Amino acid sequence: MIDRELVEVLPILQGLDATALDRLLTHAVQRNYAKGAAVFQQGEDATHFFLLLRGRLKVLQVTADGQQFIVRVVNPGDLFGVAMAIGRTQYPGTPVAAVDSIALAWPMTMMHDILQRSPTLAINTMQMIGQRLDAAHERLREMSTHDVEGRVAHAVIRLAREAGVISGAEIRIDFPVSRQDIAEMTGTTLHTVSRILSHWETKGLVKGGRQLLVITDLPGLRRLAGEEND
Amino acid sequence: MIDRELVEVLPILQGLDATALDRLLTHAVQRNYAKGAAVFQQGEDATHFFLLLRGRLKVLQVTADGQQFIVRVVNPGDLFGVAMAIGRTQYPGTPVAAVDSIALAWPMTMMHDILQRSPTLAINTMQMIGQRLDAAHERLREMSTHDVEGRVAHAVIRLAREAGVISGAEIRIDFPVSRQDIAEMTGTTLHTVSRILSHWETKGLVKGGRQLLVITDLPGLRRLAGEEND
DNA sequence: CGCTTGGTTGATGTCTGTCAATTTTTGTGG
DNA sequence: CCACAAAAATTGACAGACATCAACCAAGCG
Repeated sequence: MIDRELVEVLPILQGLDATALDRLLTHAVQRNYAKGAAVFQQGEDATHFFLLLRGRLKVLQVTADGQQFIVRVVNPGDLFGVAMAIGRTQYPGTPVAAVDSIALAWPMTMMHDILQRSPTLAINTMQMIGQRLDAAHERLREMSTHDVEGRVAHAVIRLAREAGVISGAEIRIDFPVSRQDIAEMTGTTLHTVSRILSHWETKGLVKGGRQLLVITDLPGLRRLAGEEND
Repeated sequence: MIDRELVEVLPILQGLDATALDRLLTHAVQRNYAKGAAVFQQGEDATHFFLLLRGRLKVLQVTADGQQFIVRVVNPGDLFGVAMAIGRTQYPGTPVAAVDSIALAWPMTMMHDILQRSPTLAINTMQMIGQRLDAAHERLREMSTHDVEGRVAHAVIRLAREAGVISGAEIRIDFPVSRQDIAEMTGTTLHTVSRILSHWETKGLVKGGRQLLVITDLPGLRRLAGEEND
């Protein structure tokens, strides 16, 4: 059975009445994904949409010539695989479990009905997509105007905000992140990322390790990213 | 009075019944924008949302340190300024008329009601935002994996698709596009764009001119962009 | 305890941003 | 209608950031 308390607090489902929530949950199927497993493959027919309950996913896209890049990180509470919401019948990317993960799945055929019946849910979903659009534009602006170091700084700050666990003065990224991963988020190579992080470590901004990233001076990073706010 | 025939064919309004369309149109105000005029300013409170009827807009964003970049081009039939759809109260960018343009405007307060009352319209709007998200991801992937020449090729191909007028074997971009504009779409400088276009001209791929761009060999460009499809 | 995966660091080449000078086009006011 | 100014584009020289190539080290894991 699905943990109702866990689900009903999610922002995406706010404004939904009890019966509608019940109907939604009775149709959900819970699925587990071991670290490294793909929930579905880019290009597959979009048969289901998902809600991440626990864990962390990296959404990858592969270009025609085989290059890979990371579209975004899926955090607990996030919807993913909502191909219909962008008017597609195939999944645009491949979500891979960065740690053991648990998700709820619904048949995509339900999505249209759900949205038709609940304008509130439709608006929530729209705004969620809109926020992703905003984030994508922010990244585009960065890639247009900042050098690699600035982009890596932004990527690390984003990771800290989305998946950071505070312990004392430090913030640890809560899932395994390799240099390669950061490179694929910022459009550079793992070599350059490694050099930058090494340099930062000598300046006391971050601490590194194998698939480990700890921020020790967030304000310093922000200054380096070129934006005092954020 | 607003030209009803012009509006009712728009994809974004499909599935809307006649009375709903009427109610919508009675609340719309038509506005004209001379070439170079801004419809609104980035950061302003989002009081209205818009539908472009005629003309062409460039949506600009300015970074904290004053650098500019072009988020997208608004074509006739496109909604813009739908800040509410992304859960914002301020406009994220500045739309500037590239040519004399005409738009319909509605008060933003109407948006929530409209979407609440018409699930179809809510879904349409959601899918429109979703398509923009898809396009943004495509651009991100490009900026991560392609060199400048490839990105410029993609940008030109997109312009041809969105705003291209076919005359014989040639495709002319239907509004003034400067080298600077293309640079701001692809995250490079006008100098590099100029060099690339000059080079392409010698290869017979495009023809240039002051704020003018004509594609003479689209298949050749596609090959150069690295994707046979698209 | 070896193998695999991830990380570090150096050497080198090149793409492309920066600086600079010049030309071409357009628009405007006398 | 011409002259002049402003805007856009072109092209060259140069430097620097970063990708590529390469070698080596560290840490999990079976």
